[in-house]
This record gives sequence, structure tokens and C-alpha cells, in this order.
Amino acid sequence: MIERVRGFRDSYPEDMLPRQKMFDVMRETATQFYFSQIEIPSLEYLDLYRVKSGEELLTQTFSFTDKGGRELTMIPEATPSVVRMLTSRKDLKKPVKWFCLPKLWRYEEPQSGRSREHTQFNADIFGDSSMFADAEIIGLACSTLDKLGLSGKYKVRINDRMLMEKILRDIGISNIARGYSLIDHYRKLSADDFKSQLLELCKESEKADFLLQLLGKEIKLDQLDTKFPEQFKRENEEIVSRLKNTGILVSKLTSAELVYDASVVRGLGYYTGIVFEGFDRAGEFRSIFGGGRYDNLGQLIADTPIEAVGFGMGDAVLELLLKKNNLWNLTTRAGSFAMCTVGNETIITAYELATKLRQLGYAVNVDTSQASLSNQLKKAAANSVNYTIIIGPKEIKDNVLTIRDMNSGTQVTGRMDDLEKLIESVSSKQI
RNA sequence: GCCGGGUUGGGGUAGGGGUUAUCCUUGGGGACUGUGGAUCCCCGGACCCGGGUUCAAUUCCCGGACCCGGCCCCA
Repeated sequence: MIERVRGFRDSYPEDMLPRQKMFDVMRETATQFYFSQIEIPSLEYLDLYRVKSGEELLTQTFSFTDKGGRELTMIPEATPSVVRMLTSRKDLKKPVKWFCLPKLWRYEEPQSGRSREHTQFNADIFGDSSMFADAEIIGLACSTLDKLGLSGKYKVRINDRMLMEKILRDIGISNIARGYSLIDHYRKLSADDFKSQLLELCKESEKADFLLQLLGKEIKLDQLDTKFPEQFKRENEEIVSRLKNTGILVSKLTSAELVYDASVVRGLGYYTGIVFEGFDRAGEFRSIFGGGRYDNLGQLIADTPIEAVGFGMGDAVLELLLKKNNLWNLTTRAGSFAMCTVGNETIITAYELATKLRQLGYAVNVDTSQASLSNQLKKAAANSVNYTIIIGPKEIKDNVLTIRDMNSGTQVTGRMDDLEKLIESVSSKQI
């Protein structure tokens, strides 16, 4: 027996139904926000990730050298590929609104909410540097969760990289990257450890209080400027008011709660403006989605400047959250038929009828087992079909068929030619 | 890469250095080729892998794989 590869998942039908429903909602919502779907390759040159990331990331990819000596990797994230695709087409009218649902791979130890293969809902707006684009991206992420039934179960924390850079500089931190890295660990370090590491980094320790007071609190956006010293506020009025206005815009697109949280900086990424993360309210899981503005990635990857804002939403955490809220439901297939056949010679007629039904848009299974009729009905019931059609020698002789509504148990018999009418009459009888 | 806890039919489990490895469930068949979910009967199906100790290992020891969780990292 050969085992499944470590960190990978098998998905059986009972999970695929809710899974597909989840992806359908993502596609529908993105389409309603007027995003177009694209598909990105599963393999890229390793160099695509070299330009923006350190060696650390490269050790956590499924990479290999192909027969021609090229260094390839199974894509660990979508954004570089999407940017590569976008910048190699000079004819596209801006803004471009794209989404995709790629599988991504990461070579690391599997743990809760994270396996080595997952699917991510990824959406971006290119060529629009406005706060309206920022708001629409967050609005799309939230609307998707709302549509899945998660309204009120999650909230969004936002921050702005430019604002954080100003804050870090204001308190005397010149190594901005290290500052972000430390802030990113705020929730993982003890208060004392964090403080001592911050003071180490920051030359003007008396000013560090400013940051310490900001961190770890969720601040309502309309109260944001009350948290800053007067002078700092004046110098950064533009960034602060943009953040506040973004919040107002988002509130028109979703009822989700949006708060300012200084500890959200999104690791060592390539973000240049707003950054955001969606969390479950109970604080039980990893972030549901995350993203932000990255206006210089086009320059890094393809030497083509392009404004961009986007998010990624992984299926793993979302599945945990949906299951926890009893939203990971099996939906029975609407308009499904099982055809019970009695006697081998009836199967030809059953196939003809099945073809007609399929052309009408129904899902049809023809039971060719020749088991007893009661066993065939048993099987049909276990498969939770809506209707069964019984075809036996009697029906063929009289050119009729019998349709049985499996929910109500009512049953009608009529001419085969009147198939559609029969379906109507049996489904109306159940009322 | 590191740390902790696990692994007995498809799923959930009991047990235990030696006899036919327990129970529930699922699956297949039958009672029942002309009307479904019930009931009854029958059947199939497991000790993760390798090494060691032992007369004897599924059980004890060591290593590995995989699973769950955590660290690192976070795309």
C-alpha cells in the first residue's frame, strides 16, 4: 500500500460538495464585483521569487531542477505570477481587476490550518492607486465571507505601511525592515520581551511609548487621529485620513467590522500602503485572509511600475471556520433522478429517457444492477435523489412511466412522451 | 529543520509476550426481480514499516514513515 504524500490531502465526495460550494461563492462574488478570472501556471522559475524574497522563503518551496537544468518551483504564492502575466501584456486597459483560484504549495511542517498544498482565492486590482481600489479589495474579501454565512463571525484589522514607517522613524528606528519584523512578532512575544527588544532597536527610548500605546489595541477608525501626538498627526494627515475614508467606503460594501491595529504589518512582504488581515472573532484560527497594496512589485519583477492592491484567502482556515459554524453542509443535488430498471431489456429505454432528462438539465443515474426493486429504491433513497423513475416490462408494454417523488412518496404514471408534464405534476402534488 | 503526543478492519474502538484479536459502525449479499430509509440473517475487512530482545512480538526496546498539535516562517 502506497501512502499519500506527507502534508497533502485527499478530498472525498462528501467534502467536495461543500468545497465546491465555497469556491462557487468566491467566483460568484468576484464576478459580481466585476473581476475577471485568470489561471496561473503551477510551475514558475525559482528566480521569480528570488527578486522579492530572501533565501528563507526559497527553502520552504517544492523546488527541483528540470531535465534542462532549469530551477523550477511549484508556486508558493500567486502574486508574482499574476504580476508577471499583467506586466507582459501592454495592451490591457487600466484598471485591471483579476482573480484566480490556484493551488499553492509550501514545504514546511503541516499544522492546524496549514498543509503543504492548499487552494487560495486571490484577487487584485492593478493600475489604480486610489483608496477606492483598496476599499473594493477589502469589500470583495468581506462580501465573500458574508455570502458564505460568516457575517459577524470575523473582523478586519488594517494598518498602513507608510504610516508605520513614519512611526518607526519618529521613534528613532532606522532599520525599518527589522522594525516590521519585530512588530509582526508583537502577539508572540511577552510584553517585557517585546519592550526590551524595541528599546534595543530604537534610539530614542522615551519616544517608544508612543508605539507601545498604539500596539495591541484595536482602534476604531474614526478615533484614529486622537491616538497620535499633534505634531505627528499634522505631518501625516494625508495617510491617516485616507485610512479613515477607506473604512467609510468599506462599510458601504460590507457590514464587517474594520479596526485599526498597529500590530498588523504582514511580515517582511512587499507592501507599500494599506495592509489588512481578516480574523475570526473568537481568535481561534490563523488569519482568514490577508493582503495590501504593493505598488513596487511590478518594478521588481518586470521592470514595469504598476500600482496594485490585492488579497489572498486560503481554503484551509476558511474550512475550519465554516465547519466550526456548522456551515460546512452537504447540499443535496437539486433535480436529481434515479432510474430503477426491472429486467435487462428495459435498460435501453431507460438510457433514452435518461438522455432526455439530461438534456433538460437534470442529473440522472440509471441503476443497471437488476437488484430487486425494493433494493434499488433503497439505494436511490440512500443517495438522496429527488425522484425515481421505474421502468419495467409493464411500463414498456403500455409505453408509460412511473415517477416517484422520494420526499413525499407520491407517485404518478403517464405516457412516456409527456415526461416534462409528469415531472411537473408529481412535483406539484407534494404540496 | 526542531519539540511534544499518537498509529489496532473504510470510520470509531477494546485488549494484550503464546488459543480463532473485542465491540459498534460502514461496505457486500440475502429474507424481498414490482415499490425506499425498519427488522432479522449471512459474509468481507486491521495490529504502520524495519531492526533488536525472546523458544515465541501485534504487545517490550531502538530507528523510520505517517497523523495531530506547537516552534521557525508566513506567501
